[in-house]
Amino acid sequence: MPDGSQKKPSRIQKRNRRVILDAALEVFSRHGYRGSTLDQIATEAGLSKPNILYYFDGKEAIHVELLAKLMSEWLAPLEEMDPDGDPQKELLGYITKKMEMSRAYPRQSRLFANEIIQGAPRMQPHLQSGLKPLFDAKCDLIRAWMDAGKLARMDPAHLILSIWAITQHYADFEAQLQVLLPDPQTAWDGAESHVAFMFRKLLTP
Amino acid sequence: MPDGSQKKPSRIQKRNRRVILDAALEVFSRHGYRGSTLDQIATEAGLSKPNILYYFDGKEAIHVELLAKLMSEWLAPLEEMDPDGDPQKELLGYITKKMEMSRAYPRQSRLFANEIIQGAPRMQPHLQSGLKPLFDAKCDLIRAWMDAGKLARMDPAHLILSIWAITQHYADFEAQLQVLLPDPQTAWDGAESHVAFMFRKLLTP
DNA sequence: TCGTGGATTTACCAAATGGTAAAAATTTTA
DNA sequence: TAAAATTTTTACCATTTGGTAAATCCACGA
Repeated sequence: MPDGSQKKPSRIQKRNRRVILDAALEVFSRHGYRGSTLDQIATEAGLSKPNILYYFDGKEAIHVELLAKLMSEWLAPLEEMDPDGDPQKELLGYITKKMEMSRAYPRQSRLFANEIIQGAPRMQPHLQSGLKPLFDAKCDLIRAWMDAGKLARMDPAHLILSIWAITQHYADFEAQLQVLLPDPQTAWDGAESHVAFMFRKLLTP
Repeated sequence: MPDGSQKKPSRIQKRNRRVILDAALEVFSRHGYRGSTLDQIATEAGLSKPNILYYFDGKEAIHVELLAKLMSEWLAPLEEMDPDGDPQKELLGYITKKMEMSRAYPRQSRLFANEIIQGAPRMQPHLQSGLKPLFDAKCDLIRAWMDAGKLARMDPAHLILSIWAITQHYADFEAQLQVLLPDPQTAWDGAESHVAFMFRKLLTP
């Protein structure tokens, strides 16, 4: 009997929870929390609404679980930035990785954007406890690199925000991109090389 | 009898339509189209729901009117970029203007973001007819400036997209910003000077 | 000041929404 | 294979939602 069950999940449970979360990601990432309905999620998942509520405590529980998963997955590349590596290489590697993630997982990106635009009502604690310390640490690291003359001097916080802004934008504003640059393949390739060029020039002392 | 009335609007009509649009902007910009309700808008406006439907044909009509207004207001600064001016000055002026707008009118920015993230269901025609031609024209202008050696060479389309990405980000992700950079005043000042620095360095040949 | 048309409220609807209880079906286990 | 446990469906329910009809209120010009 799932919901908030402690026992190890059965085969069916694992499959259906995955199917539901995937459907919910699709729906929530498009319409935000309030704009999404359990019926939409149920249809997308190919299950009945009560069946979905058999696996999750409710609409909010699904959303919370998606956000928790999101945080850990999207913070990883930032964590991996190595203090002992070459500063330019580390930062550009991080930027490239983020662009690839935006390209590969635009739904996660939109889910996050929706939550933040809404005022982060269900995520603020996660931001405080998860994102903030890591952000501060990486700001310190970047500042140290700048002090060592390895990077052009600038505000590390706003540097990181710029990176997030641009990578996030290419995922979230896909609909606009498709109007302005009709060929998706060319657009993404152009985006990746432009972003690499841009930050290389910016970071070079 | 308003709704789609042709007659010149009375004093009361003008005031109430303005009040309703302002309330709707507040609500739509937070929750997106589907996540917003007429009751929320009515409460925010200090009017009854039927009274709101006395002034507008329905929920969608309000949203459409907001989007139309948005387009003309936010495209203006791009239009004003002068082909005969100094390229660096024109572009940096545009960037500064966009940052100021993000700071002053974050609700419009979020309204737009919500619509695009959702797939631009009500705005795609506007993008095609309004944004696309202007975007292409300005790409040509920037390319000409680059050909003349006045700006560093890069893909003009992605340059413009970078500008939009960053200015948009500071407006839409305010909730995240407040966690990472607790003092709003310092954050915004830092943002504006960082963005100016960043693009000056990028654009200098 | 009084009538008239514009503005507002009251009282509703039908459909959609998040959620529940219990029966039915199916899978697992003994 | 039969009992036990899990999974799914059926049938609901209360609330919310976008919207309407008609009654009422009120501002303003004759």
